[in-house]
Amino acid sequence: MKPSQRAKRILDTIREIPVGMIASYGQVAEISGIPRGARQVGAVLRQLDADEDVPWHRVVQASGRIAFPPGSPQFREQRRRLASEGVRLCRGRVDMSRHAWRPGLDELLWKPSAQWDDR
DNA sequence: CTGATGACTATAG
DNA sequence: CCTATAGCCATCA
Repeated sequence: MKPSQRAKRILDTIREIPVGMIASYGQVAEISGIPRGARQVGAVLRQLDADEDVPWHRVVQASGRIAFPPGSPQFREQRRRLASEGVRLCRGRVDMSRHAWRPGLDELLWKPSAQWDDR
């Protein structure tokens, strides 16, 4: 598989993260079919053009921390973008229990609602 | 080819 | 919470 193709998969995965939801680098990697590829996700985002339409700010470390050094311009930028979607940092970490993205959860929640249709 | 690097992660003390 | 360590793996000099 070509690297460019892999990068595309990673970006596509990130584009699937809903507003207000968060995913870890490792999680994005796995969903993209790249086990143990957390660093590769970071590598792709590092090279990401500033104007690309990708919600890169919704990707944080598995610990819920922002990967940038606290106080750095990039840290502040990510924190700002997250805040604008209602995601804020508590004690330097994202409240994962509330914002962790669970792929397929929408499906799981909406599918059962089909039962309500024929009622 | 080789070695350094890094927007990572898990584990141990 | 913090540091140290060890895996990890594409990318780059």
